[in-house]
Amino acid sequence: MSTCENHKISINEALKKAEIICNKKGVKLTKLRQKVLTLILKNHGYVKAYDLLNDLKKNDASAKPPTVYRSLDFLMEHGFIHKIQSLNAFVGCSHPDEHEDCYFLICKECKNIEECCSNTVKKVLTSTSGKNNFSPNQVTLEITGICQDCS
Amino acid sequence: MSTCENHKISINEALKKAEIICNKKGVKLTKLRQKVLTLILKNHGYVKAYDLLNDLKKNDASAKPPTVYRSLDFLMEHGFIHKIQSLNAFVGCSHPDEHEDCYFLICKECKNIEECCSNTVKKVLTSTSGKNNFSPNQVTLEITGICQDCS
DNA sequence: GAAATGAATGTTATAATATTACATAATTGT
DNA sequence: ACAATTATGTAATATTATAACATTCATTTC
Repeated sequence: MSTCENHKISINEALKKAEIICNKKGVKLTKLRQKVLTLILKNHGYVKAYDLLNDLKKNDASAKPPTVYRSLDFLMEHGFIHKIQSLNAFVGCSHPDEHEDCYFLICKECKNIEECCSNTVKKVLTSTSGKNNFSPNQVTLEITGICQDCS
Repeated sequence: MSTCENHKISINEALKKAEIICNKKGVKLTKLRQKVLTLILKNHGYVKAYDLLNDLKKNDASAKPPTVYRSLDFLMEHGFIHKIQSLNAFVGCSHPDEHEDCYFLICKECKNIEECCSNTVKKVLTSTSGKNNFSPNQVTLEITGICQDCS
């Protein structure tokens, strides 16, 4: 995370990926949605809805809460971003094409959020909730702590 | 959950437990905090802060948001209740004396929330985040789905 | 190409969730 | 009794999110 070069590339890649996925699904990644996604990806950590709104307003004074929340809904629905429930914030998804039950490592120092996937975690969760005869549908797993760089 | 008899008893037990824990810790379970805890425990599912506020207002018209949020903070701090991040809601804790990393099974049908603890889950989470050299501090694990009774 | 349709966005208003800051009261320790 | 601490009262406001309706834009159908 020392340089932004890689990050910039990955934004473009992420946008391209999103475009392709949208085409496949027959939905539209409009200018607005692209803009919101870009703003989220630009941030290394997480983004709050009203910060996005303020960013949008810089280019379009008419932006209002529904402007941003609708885009967020769309981007979440198609897996391009995730909502961090414990922060009321949003992060870009690092792998929107295969978003299974992921979890998040949230560093309270640098505010960076790492998205992780683990079959082990997934298996344990399904088996444990299975024991309770519970049919899981959606998993929110957010781990707050200190990341490697900050420790 | 068909009868409330057990539930009533467990409210009293929970209050007693809380009282004992507070005494041990040298903190006070005031009338207000008791009241809030009771209101939360009375509900089989989860409770929203402003519903609590409305309940409080029935007995004390002067109740205001800080009235309830302060009590919620206290009750959370000492493990008598938990916040469900994905719902912005609160549930009573079934075992405040040994509240380790627990997780929640949230039924979207009956709105009931079961609090579970599992060493397996805990171990997996610490080991997985350990692999990322991440020092976990607080875990939010909420699983939404359909419970046994509703399936 | 014009009309019809549905999707996306604009706009206004407001709901729902939560905190800050300062004042007062109650409790505890000395 | 006094000071110090803790808890509560009170007013104002910040933050997060949605509902409802109008308008615009893109796509399909004729």
